[in-house]
Amino acid sequence: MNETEQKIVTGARACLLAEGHTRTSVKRIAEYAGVNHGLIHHYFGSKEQLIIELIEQFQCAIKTRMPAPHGAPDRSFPPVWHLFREDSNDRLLLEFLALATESPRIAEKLREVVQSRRSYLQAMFGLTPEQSATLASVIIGSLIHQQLDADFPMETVVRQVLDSFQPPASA
Amino acid sequence: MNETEQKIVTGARACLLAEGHTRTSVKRIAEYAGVNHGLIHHYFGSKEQLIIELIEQFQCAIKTRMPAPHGAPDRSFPPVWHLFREDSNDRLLLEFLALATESPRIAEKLREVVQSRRSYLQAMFGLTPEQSATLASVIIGSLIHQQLDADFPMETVVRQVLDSFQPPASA
Amino acid sequence: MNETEQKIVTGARACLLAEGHTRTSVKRIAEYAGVNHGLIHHYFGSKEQLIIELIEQFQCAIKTRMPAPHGAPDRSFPPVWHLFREDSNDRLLLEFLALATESPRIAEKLREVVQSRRSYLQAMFGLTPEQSATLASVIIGSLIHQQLDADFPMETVVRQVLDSFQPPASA
Amino acid sequence: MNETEQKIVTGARACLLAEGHTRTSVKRIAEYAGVNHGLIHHYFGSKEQLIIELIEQFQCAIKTRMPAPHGAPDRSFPPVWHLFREDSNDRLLLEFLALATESPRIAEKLREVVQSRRSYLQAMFGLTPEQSATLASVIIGSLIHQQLDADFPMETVVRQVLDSFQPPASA
DNA sequence: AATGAATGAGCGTTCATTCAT
DNA sequence: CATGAATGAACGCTCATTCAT
Repeated sequence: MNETEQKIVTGARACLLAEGHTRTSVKRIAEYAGVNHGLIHHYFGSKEQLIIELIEQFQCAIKTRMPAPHGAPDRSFPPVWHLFREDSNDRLLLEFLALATESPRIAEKLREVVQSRRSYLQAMFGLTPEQSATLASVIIGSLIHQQLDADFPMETVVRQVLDSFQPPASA
Repeated sequence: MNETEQKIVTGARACLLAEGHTRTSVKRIAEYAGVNHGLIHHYFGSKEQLIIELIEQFQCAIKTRMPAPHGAPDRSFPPVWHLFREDSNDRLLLEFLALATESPRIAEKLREVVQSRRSYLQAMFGLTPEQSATLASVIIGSLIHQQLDADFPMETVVRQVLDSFQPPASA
Repeated sequence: MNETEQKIVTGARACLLAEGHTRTSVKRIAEYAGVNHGLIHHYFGSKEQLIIELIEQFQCAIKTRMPAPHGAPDRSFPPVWHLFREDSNDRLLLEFLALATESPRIAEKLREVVQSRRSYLQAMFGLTPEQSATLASVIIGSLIHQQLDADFPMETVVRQVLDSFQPPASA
Repeated sequence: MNETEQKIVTGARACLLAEGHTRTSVKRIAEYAGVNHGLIHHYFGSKEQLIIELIEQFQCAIKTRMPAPHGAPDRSFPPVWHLFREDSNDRLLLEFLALATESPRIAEKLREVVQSRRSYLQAMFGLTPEQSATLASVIIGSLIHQQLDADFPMETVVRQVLDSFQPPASA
């Protein structure tokens, strides 16, 4: 991915966050990216494909910055939770969700992302598959509640679920 | 609400489910409803107001069919859970969420819906406010996961959270 | 013209003044008139015909309230000028002008109005046909200037023209 | 302004004259201009802005062709008067006036035009500000009368007002 | 590689008018 | 008389996409 392509993906991210999915047009993305709008189709073929690339990077960015699971899992404090919220990643995920309902390919890409997150949570905290599914659910669910209602106690909710899990086998 | 108005609201629901929010235009809703598109503005004034009416009905439908809380709360089986999924209500909620990002009025209406659901869960299962927030989060979160991944163990996840709560005070 | 018809014409006038010609729809006129919109077509057949009736009344209203020419014409003070401005008649005339460009029948009706005004001015002030044409022109022209520029010296302009005319023959 | 932009402005002018302001839609302007309707928004952003550009050209066209004031003002013959009528400029002004009632920005642009005309008349004929206001009024007023009534003695009226002014100081 | 002109479908909305009741 | 449901054309505008340069 050359410099221009990267500028476009970054512009798409910025536009999505600043304008929302309904106002994220190809031309507007090009403005945020500082490139000519024609280049978006030149490099990505379609707006849909650009979004898919953006989701790909979204997933990589989280993977890269996540602490690798090591030693005894620490459930007392959820650094992962903050990771998910870093850099407006939570807002972005909600926009992806909105875009996914209009494109099966985006939906599929997003499915990969959430599955990957579950796997990561599972390894990170030494959880069963069901526990990681529960944790992933509560994270997304509380994000949505918080989006609608700024007073929603996101952190309390996530901690509550984390605390409910049995101590890890390695303890 | 007369017959035509109801046809329009029902058409909007059908269109949203069949086409997704981006392809749900006023003209397309009219087709699904089997009415002239002008009637939508005649009766509802705007597409936004129609969606708000639809959300209103969405909320009422759930309320009506929910079992009233009674006696000792039964946490062993969550019939409420199935209610949320009935009639594609889960899919619909996702579309509402997508629509809410472009309309503060829709967002506000949706906020009322999720708050009302939390209150209901709280009364139904004899939960603390934090517990009902957690339960509501896990319900929405797992709905979304299941939307993206048909194999997602929704029911297990919700039971897991319900079981984690302390026995109700009345026990 | 029965009571309902009169309410409609009065409503059309009020709507035109309050909303301007572009926002003066049949439904809106009906609201201002406090009648059902269907009655407008029932009584007048079309919006165009209603406007024509309104212009008719506009003309009559001015005629009725104008002082009859009598004795020696008084050019020292232009009561007529104020008459033209009374009850927002000037604003109304401008709206008629805008409507006239889309309907030959309205244009024709308006032509009658301005000709009638010229005749009246001629008799009132003892002017020649050319002088009354000049006076009528300066009145409309300064109305338009004042519409665009609130500081325009309407009254000065009209007095200037009146004063320029030779003393009346009867003096 | 490239060729296409000029075609659009010219098309807008032609459409306004041929169809009147109510039938001058963006799509119809595009037909008169022989271009795709999307280009109008591509180049001008909005119909309103296009009209403002048209008024700008309207003003420039008159300025360019007007004789520069020079030497002793000649009030015996008003060539300026003919300029105002050239190329249907009088009809156009009326349409602008109608458009101005729905757009403050168009109204403001039109105000500039009429003020500029007054300044020009003042310099051209060596008039006082009040005299130029009077002359400008009578010009617009008689244009409107002539628009409604083809027999209206426009030229006589304008000459009458010009002749009424005191001889210029330089005489 | 990069530009921006051009296209045509579609959007939410307004409207004059018709007509069954 | 009076009502308001119903219709269909038109409105200004946005958009993803194509393509000649």
